[in-house]
This record gives sequence, C-alpha cells and structure tokens, in this order.
Amino acid sequence: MNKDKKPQENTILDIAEALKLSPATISRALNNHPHVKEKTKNDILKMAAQLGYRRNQMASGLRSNKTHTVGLIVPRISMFFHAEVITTIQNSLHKHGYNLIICQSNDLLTMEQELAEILYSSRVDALIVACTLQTTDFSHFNRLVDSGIPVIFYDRVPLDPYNATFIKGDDFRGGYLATSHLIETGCKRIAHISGKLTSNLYQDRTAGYRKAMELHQLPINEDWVFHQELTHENAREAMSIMFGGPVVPDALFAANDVTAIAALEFAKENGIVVPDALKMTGYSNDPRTSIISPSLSTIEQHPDLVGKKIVEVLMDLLKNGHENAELKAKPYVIPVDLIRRMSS
Amino acid sequence: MNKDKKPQENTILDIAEALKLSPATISRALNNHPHVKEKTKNDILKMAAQLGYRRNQMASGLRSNKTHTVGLIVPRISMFFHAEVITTIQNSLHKHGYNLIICQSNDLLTMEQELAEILYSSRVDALIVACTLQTTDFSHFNRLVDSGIPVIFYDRVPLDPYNATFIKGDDFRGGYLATSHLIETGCKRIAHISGKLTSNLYQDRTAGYRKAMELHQLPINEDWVFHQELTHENAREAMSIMFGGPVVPDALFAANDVTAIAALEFAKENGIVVPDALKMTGYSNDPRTSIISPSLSTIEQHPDLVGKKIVEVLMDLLKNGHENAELKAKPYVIPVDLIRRMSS
DNA sequence: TTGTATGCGTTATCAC
DNA sequence: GTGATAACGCATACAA
Repeated sequence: MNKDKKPQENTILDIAEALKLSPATISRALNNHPHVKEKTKNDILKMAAQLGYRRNQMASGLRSNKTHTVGLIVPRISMFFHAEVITTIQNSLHKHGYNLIICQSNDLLTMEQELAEILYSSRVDALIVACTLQTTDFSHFNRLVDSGIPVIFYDRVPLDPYNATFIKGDDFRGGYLATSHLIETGCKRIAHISGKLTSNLYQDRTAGYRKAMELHQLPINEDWVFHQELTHENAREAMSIMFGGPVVPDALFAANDVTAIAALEFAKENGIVVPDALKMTGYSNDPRTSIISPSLSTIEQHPDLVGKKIVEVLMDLLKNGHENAELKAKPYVIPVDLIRRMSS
Repeated sequence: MNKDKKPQENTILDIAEALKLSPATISRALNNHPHVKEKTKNDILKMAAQLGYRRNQMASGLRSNKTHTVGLIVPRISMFFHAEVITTIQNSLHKHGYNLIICQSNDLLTMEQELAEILYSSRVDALIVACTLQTTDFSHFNRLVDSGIPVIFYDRVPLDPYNATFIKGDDFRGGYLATSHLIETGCKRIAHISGKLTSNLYQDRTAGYRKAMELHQLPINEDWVFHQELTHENAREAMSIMFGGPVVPDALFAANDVTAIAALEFAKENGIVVPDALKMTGYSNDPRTSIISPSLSTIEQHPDLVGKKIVEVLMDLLKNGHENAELKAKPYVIPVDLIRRMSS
C-alpha cells in the first residue's frame, strides 16, 4: 500500500536535535570517545536506542577511511577445509567488531581478479585469500597492497616472494607423514596422485612423499606419480592405468580426499581389497573419509587453527600497521597430523 | 620501507583534471549515462583505466542510496544444501553486478539478530535469510522491511504471515514421497525422526509422513515419532530406544541426512541389516549419503533451483519495487525428488 | 566537556 | 552535451 516508505532513517542529527546537542557530541558518544560526560553519553545511547538509530557504514567509512570490513576470497565455500576456516574467521572477527565479505572464485583466475577489484572498490580494511590453483601471477592484488591494505594468503600461497603475509599448512610434513605411515605398514610400491605443480600445496605434499621414499630407500616408479587436476574422473583414470599394468602398487598416497575416495571406489569395483591388497591415505580429513568403508586414513589440517592464526595476525596488522617486514619474510606454518583409519 | 604509502587513490576529480573536464561528466561516463558524447566517454574510460581508477563504493552508496550489495544470513555455510544455494546465488548476482555479503548465524537467534542489525547498518539493497531453527519472532527484520529493503526468506521461513517473500522447498511432498516410497517397498512399521516443530521444515516433512501413512491406512506408533534437535547423538539415542522394545520398526524416515547417517551407523553396529531388516530414507542428498554403504535413499532439494529462483525474484524486486502484494502472499515452492538407493 | 566547521568521493539538480 | 554546485551522514581538527 504505502509505497513511499523510507520513514525515519535516523541520523546523528536527529539524535542531536532531540537532545539539543551537537552532532559532534553524538558522534563521540557513539564511538566511545574519552571526553564525553557519563550522563550525556547515557542519554545519547538511550535516545539512539529509542530512535532505532544505526550508524550508516558508508558515511562513516567514507569519512574515516575505515570500513571495519574484511574481504575473503576462496575457491569454493563448499570445500570442507575452507568452510571450517571461514567459520572460525567469521566468528572470531565478529568478536573484534569486524565484518567479513565472503567471495568465491570458483577456482577461476578471472573471477579472482574481478573479486580483488570489487573488494578494493568496497575499500575493505584487509583481504584474506586462498587463491586458485592456476594463480601464478599476483598482480591483481597489487592495488590493495600498494594502498596499504594488508593481504593475507592462506593455504594456497604465492610461490614467489610477494609483499604479503602467508599462512599455510605444513604440506611437506603432511606428505611425509602419509607416505612414511604407508611404508611403516610394510608397503614398498607406493603410488602418488597429486595436483598440478603450479600450486605450493602439491609441490610440498609431493616433496614430502619423495623425501619419505628416499629416506627409506624405496624406489619411486615415476609412472605411478600423477600431477593432474584432482577430480573424481582423473583419479579413476589414474587407477585404471596403474592397475592395468603387470606390476601394481601396494599403496597409494592421494593428495586430496576426493581423489582418495574415487580411488577407493575404483578399488572396490575392481576387486582390489583395501587395505589387504592396497593401502591408502588421503588428505584433508573430509567428513566423507570417516564414513566410507573402509574408512580412509588422511591428514588433519586443523582448519580451526588456521582460522585462528589468520585473525590473530590480521588484528595485529590492523592495529600496529604492517611494518614487521620479518613477519612477511617467512610464512606461518600450521602443523598437520596423521589420522589412521581402516584403509592402511 | 616506505611506510606512508597510500599513493594515488585516484578519484573522479583526478580524471577530470587530467582531461580538463568536470567531475560530473566523468561520473556520467562511468555510469553509462545517455547524454555523453561517444568520444568523451571513450577518453574518460581510457584515462580511468590508465590511472587505475576504481569507484569508491562508500561515496557512491552514500550519495545514491544504493550499495549494489545484498546480504545473506544462513545457519552455516558448511551445510551442503546451503553451500550450493549460496554458490548459485553468488554467481548469479555477480552477473547482475551485485555483491553478496555472506554471514553465518551458527543457528543462534542472538547472532541472527546482530547480523540483521549489521547488514542494515551496511545498507544492503536486499537481504536473503535462511533463519535459525529457533527463530519464531521476526521483529529483528522489521527495520529492514520498514525501510523498504526487500527481505527474502528461503528454506526456513516464518510460520506466521510476514511482509516479505518466501521461497521454500516442497517439504510436505518430500516427507510424503519418502514415506510412500518406504510403504511401497512393503514396510508397515515406519518410524520417523524429525526436528522441533518450531520450524516449517519439520512441520511440513512430518505432515507429509503422516499423510502418507494415513492414505495407506497404516497406524503410526507415536513412540516412534521423534521431534528433537537433529544431531548425531540424538539420532543414536532414538534408535536405541526404538530397538530396545519388543516390537521394532521395519523402516525409518529421517528428516535430515545427518540423522539418517547416524541411524545407519547404529544399525550396522547393532546387527540390524539395512535394507533387509530396516529400510531407510534421509533428506537433502548430502554427498555422504551416496558414499556410505549401503547408500542412503534421500530427498533431492535442488539447491541450484532454489538459488536461481531467489535471484530471479530478487532482481524483480530490486527493479520494479515490491508492490506486488500478491507475490508475498503465497510462497514460491521449489519441487523435490526422491532418490532411491540401496537403503530402501 | 561540548560546539563549529569542514571534507571524505560521488551523484543529482540545476543551469548553460 | 557539459559544467557548477549542493548534498549524502559522519568524524575530526580546532575553537570555545
């Protein structure tokens, strides 16, 4: 009915008028400034509540150059690890009075670039990024960095030096732990399906695998080391190649859980008994790994710790400026743990 | 090193100066206004690119009262259904030039209330909400609605009339389909674990269950109908109650997949063979249901269709105003489908 | 402790 | 087609 609503979008001027005070005093009271009389402040707070006043973020941000908003770019929120990290970040930032704008790049570089522009346009106070697997050039973040906006990369971080903060899991150790575990259960012919080496994740996980093999003086059959997009289909194809030959692996270290699950499915369908004939480990501790049978051994990445560390570093950056060149030099590394289950 | 950066946060004034034009013309060109000479516009666009100009959203929003930003509140982004809906919404909104601020209420009413305030404070152009299971009072959304900001509820919607748009799954039909399916496979003693009746979801799913039972003239054992928080633990407890008695169910319709999975686990541990001794269906088609063995029958809610419909309605609301009182009267209902698997 | 005045970057309303 | 100018709501330097 009443189409022209927009009734009382109350401003500090309305409060000022109602209380016969100046807008400056209202602003100060609302921002907990020191030099406001206790009584005045209470009056103002009461009147603000009564009028249903809510600060206009845009006006405030425009004036003060602070939005109290942090941007976040992830490949997909539906990936378990990222969902958990995001939840931790959001809840933690909320306590600090910051909001979070969550964006998905769909693992597409062009989307990531657009989102960086948009978030810059929104003048976020800081940016948190888990980049796409194809991102090797990071210049689309330059504008943010150059404007003094802290940028924190987590999980998937730039390979080359970049003027930002890095927080990553201990992927080398993860790869090492998974492979060593398989070796300790008596396996000798250990295959490895990993992602493209454009990402630090798979470089490191694979390096950990190679290191473990080397330390135990086990030969690596390079035909059994795959670097490909870690999809369901690719995993099955790799399996069919490996199990089509005269000699077959007795273990598989998959660099993510999707691959491990697909490989396990393939094994079941083709009469390869897990863990008797083939032992396996995945990576990330996706909820599915504990439900599938046999349950899959995997690597726990502690997304909650990653999230906590991100916010900790971020708040420090936001408060103290990011003059700690040291902190940027080396990445923060979050520990990982092996989870042993029925598949190994 | 160079601490005081903040170099050229270029504004339209810088472009104006460089081109000896007025800021008004720059603004018009950048916003695709009709009355700007083609050549002037091109010059401006070129110079804007050259200076790395990016519109300041806050200034723009403050002046025009449009943020091109939509707020979203969900219980948790890690729930599969919601993650899929969000992804669809975000990708679709992006194409329309809108941004999305995703927030999680953690299924807590107080958090939902705070988030509504914050998003109002951010002056979002619209708000999309899947409310918590405890939300029965919706007055925290009043401020948005009263200010003429479109509010769209999806999935979990208000039970009482409320001046907003509703988009929901066909939960009644979902419950009906699941139960009818169990009946058709020959089951007669069908148990049902559902959520608290404060939510439309469980009211409707349970109503569908009851309708199917009634139509097939099967008696409902009320001791086998549970309305509780749908956690893993509660599901196991319900199972142990049901299977501790002299007569046991031959089928279970669980109102969500977490419950179905927990119940299946319980069955496996206690020698209750699924589907021989007990047939089961879940709800939502969580990825885990297709991986567990035996795989679980469930209800597909088509999150992509839900997301698409939300954006479709939203864009209409944003463009044409929400004078269509009719549209608000009845909710949009998205169809659901039964997925038959090994558990039934 | 409070008030006055100014400007953040943009868009809209007038003029020309 | 384009320019001058006011205004959006708030925070801050300075004055009182």
